[in-house]
Amino acid sequence: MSATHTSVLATELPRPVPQTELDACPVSALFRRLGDRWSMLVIILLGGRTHRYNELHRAIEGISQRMLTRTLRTLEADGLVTRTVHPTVPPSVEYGLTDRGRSLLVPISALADWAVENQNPSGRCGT
Amino acid sequence: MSATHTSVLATELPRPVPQTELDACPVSALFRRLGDRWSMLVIILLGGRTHRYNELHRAIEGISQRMLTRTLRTLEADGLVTRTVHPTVPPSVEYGLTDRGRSLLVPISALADWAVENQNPSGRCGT
DNA sequence: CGGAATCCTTCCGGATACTG
DNA sequence: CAGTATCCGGAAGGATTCCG
Repeated sequence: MSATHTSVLATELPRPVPQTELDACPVSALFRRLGDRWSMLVIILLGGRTHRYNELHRAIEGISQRMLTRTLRTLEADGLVTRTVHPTVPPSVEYGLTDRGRSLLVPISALADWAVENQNPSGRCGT
Repeated sequence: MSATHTSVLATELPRPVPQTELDACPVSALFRRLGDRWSMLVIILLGGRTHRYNELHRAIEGISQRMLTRTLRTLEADGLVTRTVHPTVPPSVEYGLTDRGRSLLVPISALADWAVENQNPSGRCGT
C-alpha cells in the first residue's frame, strides 16, 4: 500500500490527544473509572449484600433509573458486579459483587479510612 | 424576618439535588474529587519530588495551562499540595505535597497495586 | 419489576490569546 | 516563567415516557 508515504496530506490524526501514557497510569484510570457520580456508592452497597434493582434505586435516593442501569452495566462489563435474572413474573434481577469486586473493597476501605480521618467530618455511607 | 414564611414566590431552590447523604460518603466524595482528568497524575508526580510549573506542564504532556493551574489550585485548597513562590525574576513557583498529600499516597499505592493486578496490562505512571 | 429510548441541561475540559 | 481570560464542543447525567 505505497509504503510509509507520510505525504503532505497526511492521514495521521492532528494530535487529538497524546494519551500514549496518560491513561497508562492504572491508578489514575481507576479513579477516573470509579470517580463518576454513582459507581462507588453502588459498589459499597453491594459490598454489604446483594440487592435487587429497585432496592438499589430506593437505597441510593437521587439516582435516576437511567444512571443506575448504566452504572450497573458498566460495572458488570468491568467484571466487578454480577447480574442474576430470576425468570419469575414479575421479573426479579439481583446484583452483587464478583470476587474481583470484593477484592477491590480491601484497598477501598484503606482509602475510606484515610478519607474519614482527613476530609469532611460526619462521614457515613448510608449503608 | 417574618418567620418561616414559605411564600409562593419562594426564594428556596427548586430541589437542585437531594444530596443530604450522597456526598456524605467520604470515599465516594474522594473518588469524585480525584477522579477528574489530571489530579491523580499531578499527585503521583509530586509524590516523587517537587516540581516547577512548566516542569509539570511538560511532564504530563497533554494538559492545558488552564487545567494544570485549576488542578493545582484545587489540590492546594484541599490541603494536598503546597505552592511556593520564589520572588525571583523571572518568577519561579514550586509545587510539592503537603504531609496530608504524602499520607494519601499510602492508601493510593495499595489501590495502585490492585489496579496493576486486575485491570489493564502494561501499566506505568510515567514517573 | 426492571428496564430502554429520547430529550435536554449542566459542566468538564481543550484551544487560543493575552499579561506581569 | 507562570499564569489569567474568554470562547466553545462534547460528555455526563437528570427528567420523562414507553415497553415486555
